[in-house]
Amino acid sequence: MVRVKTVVQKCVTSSEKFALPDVVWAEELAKLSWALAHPARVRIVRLLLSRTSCMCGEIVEEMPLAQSTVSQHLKILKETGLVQGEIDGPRVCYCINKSAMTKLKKLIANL
Amino acid sequence: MVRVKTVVQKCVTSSEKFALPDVVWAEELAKLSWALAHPARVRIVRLLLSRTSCMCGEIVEEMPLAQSTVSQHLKILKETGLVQGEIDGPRVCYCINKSAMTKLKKLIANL
DNA sequence: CAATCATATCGTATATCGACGATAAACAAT
DNA sequence: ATTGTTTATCGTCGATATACGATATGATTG
Repeated sequence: MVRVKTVVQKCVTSSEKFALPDVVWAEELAKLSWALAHPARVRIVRLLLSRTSCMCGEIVEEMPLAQSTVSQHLKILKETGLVQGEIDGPRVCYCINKSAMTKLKKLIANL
Repeated sequence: MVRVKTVVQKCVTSSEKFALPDVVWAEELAKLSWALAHPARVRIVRLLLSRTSCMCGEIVEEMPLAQSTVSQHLKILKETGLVQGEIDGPRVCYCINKSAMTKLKKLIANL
């Protein structure tokens, strides 16, 4: 089932880069890409990037979607690590996870 | 249904950039991201990037998937424009569409 | 023309997505 | 405690993704 042929990539372009098996690498990028594979999630990410933080309710207001739907998208973004949510009283304050964002950008840039 | 609030973005960072409505922008990135939202497709793209071109059969050999499944992934990559296929006798020679690739990288980098 | 090779498409099964309304859960305030 | 506010979760439904084997298509070769 698992590819035996899989070997460490010789993709040493300059500095650190990835000494990860091709398959793992692909899965990581696929996961992060998938987080952005829906327009609503892209817009949420952009919205969060335009502010330092954002209450969940504000996000819902900006989107032409039901609150429950937005909540689901946020859940996905949290699961992939792109977004963090911090409970603040009865609300939740969402913000971008910068390191995950950086990772995504690197993975794409190094494609 | 469609967001009326949508307005042209003032995202003039340097050169051309996008004078596209937020929604359209999000859809473009979502589409391209979706193309990479599966490990098999990421690996296909990486494989094609590591060579200047690649016969379909070679791709199938590298993947732990049935030929028909690989063909479907290639179809998706073609539809999103990331990959081009050129018929070469009885085979098909696939290669990366550099401009689409550049576009994806820009969209991500400008996130 | 027949046979072969490479690739695409079809048909099908299963799983997951994406949307919604309804409801639950957590907290604040009265 | 009750009420109201905010967010998450549940249940459901239709649509789509993903995988495969079987079959069709298209080109080359004998």
